[in-house]
Amino acid sequence: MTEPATSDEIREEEAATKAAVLATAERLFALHGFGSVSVRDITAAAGVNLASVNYHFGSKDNLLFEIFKRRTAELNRERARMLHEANDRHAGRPPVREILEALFAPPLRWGAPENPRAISAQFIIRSRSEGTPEMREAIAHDVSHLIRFADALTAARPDLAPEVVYWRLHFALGMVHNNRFIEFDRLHMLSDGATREGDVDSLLQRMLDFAEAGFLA
Amino acid sequence: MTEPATSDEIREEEAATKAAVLATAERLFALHGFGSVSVRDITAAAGVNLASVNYHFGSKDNLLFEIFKRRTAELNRERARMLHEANDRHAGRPPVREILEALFAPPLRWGAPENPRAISAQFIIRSRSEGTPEMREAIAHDVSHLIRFADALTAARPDLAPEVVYWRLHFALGMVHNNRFIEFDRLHMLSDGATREGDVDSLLQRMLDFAEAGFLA
DNA sequence: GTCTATAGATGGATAGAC
DNA sequence: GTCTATCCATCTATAGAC
Repeated sequence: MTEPATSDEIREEEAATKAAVLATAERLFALHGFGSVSVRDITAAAGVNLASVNYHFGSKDNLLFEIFKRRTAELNRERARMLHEANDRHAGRPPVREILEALFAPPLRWGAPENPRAISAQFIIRSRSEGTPEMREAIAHDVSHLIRFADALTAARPDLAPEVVYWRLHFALGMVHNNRFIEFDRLHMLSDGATREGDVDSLLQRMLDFAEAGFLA
Repeated sequence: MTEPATSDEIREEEAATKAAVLATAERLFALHGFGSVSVRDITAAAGVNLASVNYHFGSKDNLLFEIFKRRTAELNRERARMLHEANDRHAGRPPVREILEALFAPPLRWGAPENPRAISAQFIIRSRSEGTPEMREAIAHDVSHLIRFADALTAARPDLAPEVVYWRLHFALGMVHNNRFIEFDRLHMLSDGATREGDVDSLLQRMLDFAEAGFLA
């Protein structure tokens, strides 16, 4: 690029560099894992300077954490919005299935192959196991977005002991976290292709059938 | 150590070194992750020579794969034995709950805090997300141990379409794979301690309640 | 702000003496 | 077989010129 003349152009170029790093890093991390992708890989693929990661983000770990915070915030906003809509539809007492749908649908729709968000979905899933200590701390301790779901489920099943609801929410989340490429590959290998549909909505319904029944047990 | 005199003593010492490396590597990998643990960390903690890993296993990745093969083989043997016993109890047509118990119980019991196998359980769980390409290939393609479970479940629910059974098996496995320290921590944080029981058998029953209902939907 | 060059640290693997 | 010393690749982070 040629040298920018005005300060507005500098700001634009700076923002463009930062955005390119963010997008490229997210993609490479999602595809190849955090440990396997170096700062050099990112800057080379993004066509920016090697030093720009440290300049804009301080460190590789900070860059990771930055992407993580953005994506989880977006995902949890979508979930909260869907839960809110379910509340509106049912005078503040939605049934189990609609609560679970608000929990399942956003990450599932993100993960759909044709969705550009699929990269972000894989990034978030990887964060759960490959994240930096800072990210793991955030995952383990920041449960604010889950409180509303736990409360809604408790209200929908007042006959269940609270800890039963918490455990079942944990099981339901396990179902979501298992939606990784490698697990799908294994499932398709096991079923000899019978599970190769790729239709996100029918997968969502299958998951809801299973989890809703689990909650009504 | 003093120099061994006879060839028997050499064999013993060699076996002892190899075993020490295996045990120490498994423990460190399980606790800190594959990428964070170096060959130097392992040999230092095991009190053996730096070169012994390459001498006995060829490479770090090979050492990882060796541990992985041993542990998954052991785990799947336990699962197969429990499924076999369930078959015997029910003339070859065990109910869903007992099939799922054979799938859930071994990894759950391994993971119990007081069980020395807890290290191995964490190692296996880490393998699913942090493994080498070789390990991922094995996980995705070696489904032989799951075929019997899929067949048993299909026989127990002949009214369900086969692909439905496969998907639900996938969901049930997701529940198992979610049993990681970080997820438990998060659950305990969310429930404000209400889920802190540590009783493996009651957790097993909770999981079976949920998954059995999911299969009967 | 960008970029080159390089510091500084770490890790996997191996040669060669014993 | 064991062990020390070392090679060599790789990575993050930064100093300093522009």
